[in-house]
Amino acid sequence: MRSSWADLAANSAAENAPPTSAANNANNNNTQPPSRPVYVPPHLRNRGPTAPAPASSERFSAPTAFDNSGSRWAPPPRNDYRGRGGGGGFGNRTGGGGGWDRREANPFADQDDSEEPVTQEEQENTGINFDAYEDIPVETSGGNVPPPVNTFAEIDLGEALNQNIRRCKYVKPTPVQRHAIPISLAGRDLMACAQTGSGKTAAFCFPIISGIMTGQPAQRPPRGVRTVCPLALVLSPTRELSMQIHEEARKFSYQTGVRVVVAYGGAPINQQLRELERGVDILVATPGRLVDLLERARVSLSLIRYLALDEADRMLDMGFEPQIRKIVEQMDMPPAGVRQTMLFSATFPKEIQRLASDFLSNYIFLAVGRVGSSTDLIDQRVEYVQESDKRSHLMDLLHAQRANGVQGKQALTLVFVETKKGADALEHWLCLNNFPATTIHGDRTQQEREAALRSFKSGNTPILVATDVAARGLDIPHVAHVVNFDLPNDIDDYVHRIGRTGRAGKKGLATAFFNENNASLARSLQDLMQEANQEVPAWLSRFAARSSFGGGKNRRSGGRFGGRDFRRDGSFNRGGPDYQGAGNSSGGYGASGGYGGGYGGYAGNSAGPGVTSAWD
DNA sequence: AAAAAAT
Repeated sequence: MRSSWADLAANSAAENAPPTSAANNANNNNTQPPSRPVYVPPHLRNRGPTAPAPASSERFSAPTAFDNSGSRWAPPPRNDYRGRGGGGGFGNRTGGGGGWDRREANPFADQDDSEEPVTQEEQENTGINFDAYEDIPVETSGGNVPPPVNTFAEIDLGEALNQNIRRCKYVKPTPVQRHAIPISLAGRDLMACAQTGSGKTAAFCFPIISGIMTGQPAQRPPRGVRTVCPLALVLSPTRELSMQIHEEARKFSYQTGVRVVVAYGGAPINQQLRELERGVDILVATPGRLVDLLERARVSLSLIRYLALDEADRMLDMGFEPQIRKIVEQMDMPPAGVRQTMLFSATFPKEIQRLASDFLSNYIFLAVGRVGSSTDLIDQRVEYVQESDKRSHLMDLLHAQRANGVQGKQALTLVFVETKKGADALEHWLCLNNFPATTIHGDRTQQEREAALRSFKSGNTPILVATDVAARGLDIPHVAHVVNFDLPNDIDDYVHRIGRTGRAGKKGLATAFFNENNASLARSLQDLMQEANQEVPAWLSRFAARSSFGGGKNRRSGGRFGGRDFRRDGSFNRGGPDYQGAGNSSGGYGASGGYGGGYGGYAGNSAGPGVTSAWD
C-alpha cells in the first residue's frame, strides 16, 4: 500500500532509512511520483491505488492557497468537517523538505494480522470486560455537553482510524470513551476523570488523530528552518508512560498519514531529532526533554491545536507545575481557547483542578466511574506488618502465590517501595532468595529501566520492584498482584499504584503493608476501601479514628478525589474560572444523581448509596 | 522526605 507520496519521501530521506523499514516497502507499487512535493492531506497519504479513495476526497483534490485570515494561529478544527465541503484548499507542507517521511513500520506486526471481525464474545475474552463497566456513575458539568455515543460507528472517525480500532480489537467504546470522544470532537476543552485502566489514552488520541486528518492543513515554517511544528502535544510524567502512549498512538494512527513522534530524556537526543525531522503531527513527550527541544528551537509549539496532559494532576503538582507552565504559557503555544486542551487522570484533587483551569477555556468536566479509581475489581487487602517483618512477609505472599498459582501461570507481581535504594536492596534480596526480580527507578539508566520493564512484561522476571516511577499509567498485562511494600504518603498515589492491576475489566489483587509509619494514610485508606466495598480491618479503623482529629492532608472530605467538578464548590467558585454551565450540569443526560440540584446544594452525605460517598 | 523530569 505504497503511494507516490511514499516514494517521494523515501527518496528524499533514504539515508535515514532504518533497516526494518525495508520489509514494509516490499509491496511498493511504482506509481509515478510527482515532480515536486505537493501537499497531501493526511487522510490521503499512504493510500495505495488499490484502496479506493472515499467519496469525500474530491474536496481535497484541487489545492488552493490556504488562507489563514491573517491570524497567527489557525483555529483548531471544530466539529464541522462533515459539513465543510470543499472549504479551504491545502497549502504545501514546505517545512521539512517537502513533506512527511511516509515510511511507517507496522505497529500491529506482532499480532496475527487476520482482518476478521472480532465478535463481542472474543473481545470480552481477550480484551476489555465490558460487564465490569455496566452501571457506573457518570458526571458531567459545563455548558452544552455533547451527548455520549454507544458505538464507534456513531462517530465519524474516518475509515483508516476505524480500521485501526478493529485491528486493536476494540468492539465498542469504554464509558470514558463514550463520553469524552464526542466532547473532544466537538472541539471542547475537557477535564476528564476516569478509573485506571479504563481506556483514557484512546479517548484523547482518537479525536486528535481524527481532527488532524480532517482539519485544515498547517502552515509550515519557512524553508531551511529546522524547527518542526507539531499540531498536537501529549505530555506525560514518566518516560515509560510516554513510550507507551507513543506505541498506542502509533497503532491508532497507522496508515492515517498522521505521524506520531516521542521525545523523552535519558535516551540519545539525536535519534529523536531525526524522527522529528521526518515530520511530526503528534508529539508525545516528557516535560524536561521537550523544554530542551524548545530551547534548541528544534520544536515550535506555534501550530499546536491539541494539548493533552495525561496524568494531569501529577503534571500540575509541585514537581512539574513550573515546567508545564513554561511549556504551555511561556513558549509559543496558542493560548487556551485557541488550542483545544484535554486533561485526563484517574485522580483530580480540587486544588489541582483550580490550577488546571488556567489551561482550559469553557471546559467540560467529566467523571466516569467510582472514586479516583478503585473498582471492586481490585481486591484490596491491608496487613499490619512491622518494618522489620516486611521482607519475610513478602516472602510468605510470594510463596503462597507460587503454590496457588494465583490467576494462572503468567501472574506478575509488582512491588512498590518508597525509595530507590530500597528498591535495589529488595530486588537484591529477592534474587538471593531465588525469586526472579528486577527493579525500575530513577537511579537506573534509561536502558536499564526499559530492559526491566520488558523483562517483567515478558514474565522473564515476574517480580518487579518499583518506585513511584511505575505508579501511573503503565499498562502491563497480567499484573495479578500489586504489593505496597511501603505505602505511599498520598492516597492518590495508592489509587494509581493499585491501578496497575485490575485493568480493562479484569480482576486484580492489591496487598498493602501497613504500620505506625502510615498512620496519616489510615483515614483516607479506610474511606477508599469502604467506597470500593472492601473489607476494612478493625485495627485499621482504629488507626483511622485515632488520626482523624486534626484532619490531615489525606482527608477525603472536601474532595481529594476526582469525581467532583471544583467549580461546583462554592469556596472555589469566587472570582473563579469561566464556569458558565453550573446550572445545567447534567446536560439532559447521564447520571446527575447525587446532586441536590445546583452546585451549592450538593447533598453529598445523604444522597443514594453507590454514588454519594464515591463522589465526595 | 521521596520521586519524577534535560545535559
